[in-house]
Amino acid sequence: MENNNYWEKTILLHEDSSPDASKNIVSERNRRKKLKDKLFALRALVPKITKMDRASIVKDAIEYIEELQKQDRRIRGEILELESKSSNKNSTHIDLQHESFDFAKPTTLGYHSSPVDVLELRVSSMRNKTVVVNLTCIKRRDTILKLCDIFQSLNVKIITANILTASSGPLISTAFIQADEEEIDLLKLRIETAIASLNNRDSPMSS
Amino acid sequence: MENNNYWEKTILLHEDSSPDASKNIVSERNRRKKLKDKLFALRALVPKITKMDRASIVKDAIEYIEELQKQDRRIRGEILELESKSSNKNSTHIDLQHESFDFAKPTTLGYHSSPVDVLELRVSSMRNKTVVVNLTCIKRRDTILKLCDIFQSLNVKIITANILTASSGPLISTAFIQADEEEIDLLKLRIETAIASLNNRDSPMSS
DNA sequence: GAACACACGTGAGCC
DNA sequence: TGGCTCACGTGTGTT
Repeated sequence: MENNNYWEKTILLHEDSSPDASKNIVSERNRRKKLKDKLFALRALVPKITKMDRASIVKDAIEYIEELQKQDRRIRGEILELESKSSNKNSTHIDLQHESFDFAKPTTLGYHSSPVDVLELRVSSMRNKTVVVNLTCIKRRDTILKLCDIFQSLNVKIITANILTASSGPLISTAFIQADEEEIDLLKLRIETAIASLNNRDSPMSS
Repeated sequence: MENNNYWEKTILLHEDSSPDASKNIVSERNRRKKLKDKLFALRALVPKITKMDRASIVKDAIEYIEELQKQDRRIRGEILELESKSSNKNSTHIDLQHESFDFAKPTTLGYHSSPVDVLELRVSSMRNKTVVVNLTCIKRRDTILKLCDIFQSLNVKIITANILTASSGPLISTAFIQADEEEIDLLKLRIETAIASLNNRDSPMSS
């Protein structure tokens, strides 16, 4: 190994006591402190902190940024979709909140700490190959986004859908889906499984 | 200074040639590489890159996270504000007893007169070029269809709109329209005239 | 050539 | 004890 040469060189450099060596030392110190402070400030911004490591700090920041970007894209996509739909035929589509059909038995599922807690799920059929889905769930953070995901994952033709909520109350979603009357039971089952799988996937560990 | 002592110590430690020194060296190398890769991955996530410095990478990431958080809070605030404004009465719109509404009713109307009596018309502006129209009127036959026609005749970009009603109560419509703040007076006037003209056309009260 | 940024090997401290 | 994280001073390369 060349360790011997290395050490000889360092000793020599130290022996001649170059005048700018101290400048270099303090400059390097400032640089290190600067990076350290930046990493500290970065850690303060990230809510999820696993470890205090420098590498872990950057790792958590990466995951946090990815999460924020994903949410941002979802919201922007939603807005774009809404705008394109509203200007699709320059005509107004008005979501009517009227259910004028027989009530199916309400179904309750998934009331653990997991995100989407369904209070009531009603799937009923209308004439004209239209099925109405009434979904009432507890309003939590990101519940709206998850509902959008669930509806999207159903791969059905959604005529119109909306999500209403009061300042302090549940979240009520009504969707008009183009489907035959015979499919309502299957559709209800698919919605239930979609919500359950989303809950299981999102919160694998919840104390 | 104690530099002399320091160097003496380092020289001695190097002279004894500890056996686990190589392990330590390669371990430290891996650790540095790990942090370096993390910083590289972090830089790949941040769109705004000023410099390639390690400190600058973290600095840009901090600013980017702050920007994302600010946008996120703004959007969440808008949603909350929107919800609070749309449900300012905060009364229970859950126990709505929805009367039957015939979706298959022909859209051609005007065969008999049932004027739209407006109880309240509120046009208020929100941020982001959004105007909220709150319309409360007496529930009569065909009133919902007429409201649809009225909104359609406005030729404005409707983000979303809905019409609520209780079994015994007025008919409440809330529409989010994309418009500038300066247009709210004009918009309100146009709504009023549209309703008035529709009433005059449907029920020509030949006085 | 001075300023800067980085990687290196190493000692100290902490589980 | 051994594994780890960090700060340190230093050599080297780039601007």
